[in-house]
Amino acid sequence: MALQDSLEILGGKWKLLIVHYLAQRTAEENTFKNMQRGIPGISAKMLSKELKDLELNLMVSKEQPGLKTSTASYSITTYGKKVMPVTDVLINWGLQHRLMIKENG
Amino acid sequence: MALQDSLEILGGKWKLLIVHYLAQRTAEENTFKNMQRGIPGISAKMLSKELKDLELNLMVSKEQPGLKTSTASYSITTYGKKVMPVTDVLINWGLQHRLMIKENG
DNA sequence: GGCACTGGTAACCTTGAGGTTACCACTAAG
DNA sequence: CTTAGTGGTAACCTCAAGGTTACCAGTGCC
Repeated sequence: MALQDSLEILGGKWKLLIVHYLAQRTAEENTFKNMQRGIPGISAKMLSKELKDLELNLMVSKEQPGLKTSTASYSITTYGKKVMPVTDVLINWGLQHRLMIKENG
Repeated sequence: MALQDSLEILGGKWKLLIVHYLAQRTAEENTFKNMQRGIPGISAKMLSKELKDLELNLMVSKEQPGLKTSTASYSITTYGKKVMPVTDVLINWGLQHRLMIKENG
């Protein structure tokens, strides 16, 4: 079932958050430390691991223009942009749900 | 952030699968054992637990017409139907991703 | 009575996602 | 030289999600 596939690939605490973060900024902004600061709560280990997973799945690409490691940056690929409907719909749902809790609360 | 909220509430291995399952059938079909058989891999424990979570979040309702426990069944609520866009978009993405993997081989 | 089904629950165990700490190499600024 | 920043990695630990097994009560059939 396709739903199960998607949940396996995009599941977990961080992947969608990372993709969404990258989708909103330019490559130059997306340095490792910037991302770490911009995604509250994520550890270097998880960020590193998830970025590798996302690279493997062709959703994120890493650029390192020179030899300096300190110039590395990340950006979302064209293919990666295809998960944006997923994050969008989840964000909408989250907002709706918050409202509903308030009204009902 | 709304995205994090959504991931917390809908996250995990089973919730979206259950909601999607329920959304496709009538209440009468949705007995506990039927669901267990229809959602491959789920255990009674998880099904029971997740159904309770979903009831708490007002997405699923349990009906038990008589006193007999054996007549219990589950159905998705109007509110629960609002997560259908999420499952739909994930299913589409999953199908696309499968295609892309094949092409890219 | 005995067997099979239903709707579950309680107790226990395993596994891996995720967190924490420490560490490395390189660059730039003071 | 020292301090602070960058981009990470390795090793270890924890905890909860999820799985497994056993069990219970009720209904129906033969």
